[in-house]
Amino acid sequence: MPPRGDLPQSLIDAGLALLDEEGSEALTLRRIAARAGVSHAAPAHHFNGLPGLRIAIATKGFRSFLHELTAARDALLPHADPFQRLLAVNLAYICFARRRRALFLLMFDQLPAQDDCLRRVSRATYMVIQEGCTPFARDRPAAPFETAVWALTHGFAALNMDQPYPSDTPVNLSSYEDALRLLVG
Amino acid sequence: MPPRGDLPQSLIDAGLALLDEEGSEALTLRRIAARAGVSHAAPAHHFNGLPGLRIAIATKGFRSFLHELTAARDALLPHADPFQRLLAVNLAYICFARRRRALFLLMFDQLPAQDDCLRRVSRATYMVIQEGCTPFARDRPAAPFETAVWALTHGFAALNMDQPYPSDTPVNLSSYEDALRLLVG
DNA sequence: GCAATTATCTTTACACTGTCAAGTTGAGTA
DNA sequence: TACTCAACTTGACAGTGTAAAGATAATTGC
Repeated sequence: MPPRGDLPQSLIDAGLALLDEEGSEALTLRRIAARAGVSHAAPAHHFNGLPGLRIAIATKGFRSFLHELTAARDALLPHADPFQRLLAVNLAYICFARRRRALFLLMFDQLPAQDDCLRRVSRATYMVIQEGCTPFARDRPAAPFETAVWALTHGFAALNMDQPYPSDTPVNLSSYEDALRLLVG
Repeated sequence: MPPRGDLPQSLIDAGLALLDEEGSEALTLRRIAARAGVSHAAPAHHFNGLPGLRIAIATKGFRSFLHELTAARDALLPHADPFQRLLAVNLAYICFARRRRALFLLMFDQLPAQDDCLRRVSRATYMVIQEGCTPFARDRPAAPFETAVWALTHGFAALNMDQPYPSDTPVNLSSYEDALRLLVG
């Protein structure tokens, strides 16, 4: 039973759980409310309907995403190889997409939404990737290079999602490593 | 009024039109049926419910997609630069995603579906990209390289979709060209 | 040619969805 | 004590997908 006094958080957590356990089909306002132990109309007093709740769930999802990326980066020694550092962050990106498929899709579906919290945390997430790219921006302009690394990573994340998780035959992420190595030069 | 005798095609076309005109929210079984001029229960006799109709729409979407990729490739002279050929195909990929956002998302959402037609046409689409990659597979193994090119392109396509189309400030696709050039070496 | 069958589509009904309006409850306040 | 107000419930409504049953026309079997 969720603690009284923080229904918004309980609703967001219920949505995240439904998303992880049953997929995006189950992300229904009424099911979220039922899981949080309140009536189906209760969410309306804290969020702007289902769209607002979806944005809030995506925002918390991005917070977890950001946390996992930084954790993967910080798990390395402070003076680790810059390539290993960038690779660690991006593999965390790809693994997150595989492990939490429905949430990942929701996050990037809600990304264009005009919401300050969502924009801030998604921007912070991008800066982690950006930061990992800086050691490789030599004479070339930084932004297009960062975009290329992000696109490569996001493409791997999006296209690998077709395979079930956990897969008996683990995805061949060495091909991602090879591609990233080509990109950084 | 759609021609009598080919309701399945009419339903698929109605779905594609709804998708292009009003987005994925409008892709409702009842709205599709209404647009095709039949009752809301008519589609059930030709498709396996809304899921089946979505698969059929995605399949026809992939056919258009495939057609645009091959058209972009064949618009070049027969002995054009292999890089220009690969670039033309992949730019068509990215432009399709921008021009038909909702359909593109539906297509890759339905990609894991177990449907022979869908699998065949999506496989044919991938082979166009694959074919464009072969001139650059020198000593390295082909499959990981093709995957990398596909991921880079798909990532650009997916992440550029946030911008409205047509945009007053056209997307900077020269950064994609630069990234692709790095990848092919 | 005629009856039986089958495919196609409509009508009806049901459970479920999001949203809105009105009502209930309970804590804080003048 | 009476008022206020936020949090939440209840009930209603239009819309959704699906399934069952009925109508209708084309096809088939003889």
